[in-house]
Amino acid sequence: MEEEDLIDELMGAAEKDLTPKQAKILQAAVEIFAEKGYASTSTSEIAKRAGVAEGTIFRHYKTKKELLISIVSPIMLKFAVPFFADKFLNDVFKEENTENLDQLIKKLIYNRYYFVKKNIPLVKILLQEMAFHAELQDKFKQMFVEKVLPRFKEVVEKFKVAEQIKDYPTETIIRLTMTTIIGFLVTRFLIIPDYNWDDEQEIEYTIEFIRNGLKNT
Amino acid sequence: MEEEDLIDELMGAAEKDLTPKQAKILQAAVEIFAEKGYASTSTSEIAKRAGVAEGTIFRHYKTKKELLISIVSPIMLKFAVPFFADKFLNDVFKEENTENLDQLIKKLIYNRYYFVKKNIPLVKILLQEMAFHAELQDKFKQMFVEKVLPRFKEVVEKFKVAEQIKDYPTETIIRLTMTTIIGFLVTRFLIIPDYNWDDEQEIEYTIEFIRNGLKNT
DNA sequence: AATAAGAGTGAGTAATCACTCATTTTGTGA
DNA sequence: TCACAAAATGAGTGATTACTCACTCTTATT
Repeated sequence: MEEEDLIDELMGAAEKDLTPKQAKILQAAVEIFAEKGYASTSTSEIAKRAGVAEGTIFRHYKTKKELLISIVSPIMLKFAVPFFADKFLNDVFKEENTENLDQLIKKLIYNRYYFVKKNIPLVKILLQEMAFHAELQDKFKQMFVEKVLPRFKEVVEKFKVAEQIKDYPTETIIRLTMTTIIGFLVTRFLIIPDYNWDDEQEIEYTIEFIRNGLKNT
Repeated sequence: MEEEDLIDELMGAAEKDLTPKQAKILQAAVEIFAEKGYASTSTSEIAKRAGVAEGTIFRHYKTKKELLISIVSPIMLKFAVPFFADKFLNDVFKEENTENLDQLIKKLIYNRYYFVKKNIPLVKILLQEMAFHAELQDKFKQMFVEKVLPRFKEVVEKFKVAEQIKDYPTETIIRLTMTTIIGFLVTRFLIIPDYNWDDEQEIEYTIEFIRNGLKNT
């Protein structure tokens, strides 16, 4: 519950002073983009669902693409935040504590679990549209390489030195860990969200799977 | 090398008697769909790249969507095939051999590795468009539940009974295994294809990760 | 109450969309 | 060589697209 809701934040008149109509536009755009994709969403449809004239959209956003970017960009920042803002994670990084690998993975999973759970439509848009918009790819790559990867490498190497995990290449360990976590979240929230999930149990299994998969023997 | 190239097969005048122009259309459509997505691809652009009049497309495919389906459908079949056609996999299923878990995973990974490697554009289209076309989702779900899942369950339970792997729920084991393999392939071929991959080595690590992650202790 | 500025409007625009169809071209068997 | 059917054509269709702009409305300050 530490993270705020992105949609709220995206529209909150507190941060940037959005007019009520502008907020409605963002809300409608997020909904429809997630439903049918950016390319097959028309500005007239967004206007209709937002209860706004079509011209109002273009008063606030020069192009349809600018509207997309203004929706997707904040997500990417939020995606990076926990890696340099979360208290616990920073503790693990800073302290010479190499005992709580389980705790770290657990924290990481739950962290991302709540993030995705609260922002399913936005995550959906991010995943879908990254494939086709080079600018989004570049933005994401830059953020990942600068903010996320270095921190990740730090921890992994610490645990490697402490001989808690296997001596795989650091990149490989990161890849295996991330795909397992992301794989769970994508399966849980995007592919089979209607399955009767026992989330706590499933996360427990996933943590064990990662820990044993990487455990030094 | 046991699998044929899907694009070739899709267009091969051998199987279905496609006109040369029709083959060109399919080829062009696959290229552009993969590049910019189905929704932002115009039939005029397909016709232009195929060196064909726009009307020719609609002689062979009633609608643009029918063209998409005729491209995506064969892939889904091919995706299911190895689970009931591959010799080795069937051997593992039938024999009372519960020793070669490693071999099974290895076979599975390499199998899917070559499949994706040969059909990157098609896989890209499949992943991208499934999100927005319910018919494709249904087709895929049906195929998966009927052809893939039962076989998968068989093996997992066999290995569980033989106490080779942990007593997690069968669905959980399948999920963890598949997301790890798919995660590798997506990372390898779609997200960071330009990375200097040592495929054999990386696959070796991935196999170990899965085996240790599931190993009964 | 007057004024100014930004917010909101919606009819209008040229471009592009998927798709049609009357006509021409091509390949094939007699 | 002819005839015929299938293949291919491309100008033409109405609908829809993202976006513009001259105008009106709202709100806050004086």
